[in-house]
Amino acid sequence: MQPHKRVMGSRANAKDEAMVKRTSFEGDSCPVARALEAIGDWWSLLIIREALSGQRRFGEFQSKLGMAKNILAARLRALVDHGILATAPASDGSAYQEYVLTPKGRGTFPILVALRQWSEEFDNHPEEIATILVDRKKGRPVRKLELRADDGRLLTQADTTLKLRPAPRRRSA
Amino acid sequence: MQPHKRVMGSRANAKDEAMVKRTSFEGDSCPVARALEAIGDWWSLLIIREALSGQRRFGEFQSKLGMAKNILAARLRALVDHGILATAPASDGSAYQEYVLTPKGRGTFPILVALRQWSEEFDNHPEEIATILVDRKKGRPVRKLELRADDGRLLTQADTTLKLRPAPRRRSA
DNA sequence: TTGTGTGGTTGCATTATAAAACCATAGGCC
DNA sequence: GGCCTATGGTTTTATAATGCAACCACACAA
Repeated sequence: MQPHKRVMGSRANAKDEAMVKRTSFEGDSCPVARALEAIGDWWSLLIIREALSGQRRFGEFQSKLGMAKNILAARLRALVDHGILATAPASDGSAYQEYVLTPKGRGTFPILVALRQWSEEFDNHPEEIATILVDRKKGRPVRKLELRADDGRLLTQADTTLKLRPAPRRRSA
Repeated sequence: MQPHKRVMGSRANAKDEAMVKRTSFEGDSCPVARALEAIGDWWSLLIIREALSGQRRFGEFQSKLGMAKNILAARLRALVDHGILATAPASDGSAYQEYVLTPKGRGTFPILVALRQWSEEFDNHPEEIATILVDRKKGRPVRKLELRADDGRLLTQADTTLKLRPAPRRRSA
């Protein structure tokens, strides 16, 4: 008989609501956390990346990314729920469905660019990176993303601060 | 005698090398995947975010983020291994250690800005976002991140393409 | 009607994450 | 020094997520 050292919940019978659950950032007030809630897992951004490069079919994502079909299905569902992808009834005639990016989905483009440029600049083996993002018209590499002030000055992290958002000021109703 | 808790490996005899493991993007040639390999999990970017806003101590991260100490420890170790954080021997006199951002760590700033701006633009409840990123000098909100061509033209996703990186052209030895 | 490809779901093993208990030092206090 | 507490973790245990393979449903073709 072990000294069952741990009383645990002691909630021997009740509802058993000690759910551990992978903490959600849904109600968090930090916009970074809120973004990660939607696309902060291992696969979502890669799916979006494929979608941005033109893939739309389940099988296309699956073969390009080499991921398990069940997680792909789960991720696609989550992305649709988050309004990042939408299901379109067809496109090539066949009665299958497709997954296309919504404006919200296409809006992730700067995130992907930022990730790419971070790898290009700091990766330990940048020579293993196969692709370059180029301006379509000239074919030349793009510049680094620029953060500018209202008046156009180029900003670094040190030039910025976080400020509390002013209260929404509700009308007295 | 404990019921030897878990068969675990059970590597009874043969190969048993069917390890499932959470697929790694380490060797992937896509820079986005390579970035996600380092900071693509649930907590790393939030830890980096706290570090960028000045936190350095284990307890500070733990209390600000409200995460379990064991995962915080694991994440900090991983971030140090990836060269994003470094441990500094002290700073306030006490013999404890601190975690400070390396240049590679500070280089993630555009990623965080991109995530923030994506939330600001597309979140379903943007009124719940508490903070605004402002220019420190003027106190006014910053502009959206800008992607520009070599010659300064502002680019959208549709104006860009991926090109294969030219071979490194090794000298004949 | 059988076959095949696409687009999934289900079952099971393994891994990661979470929460809480535990532990090892460091520093302060007497 | 001996005791206390705070800090900074590690260990233990439980639950959720992931990965793989097998299975299944339907569309379409022969």
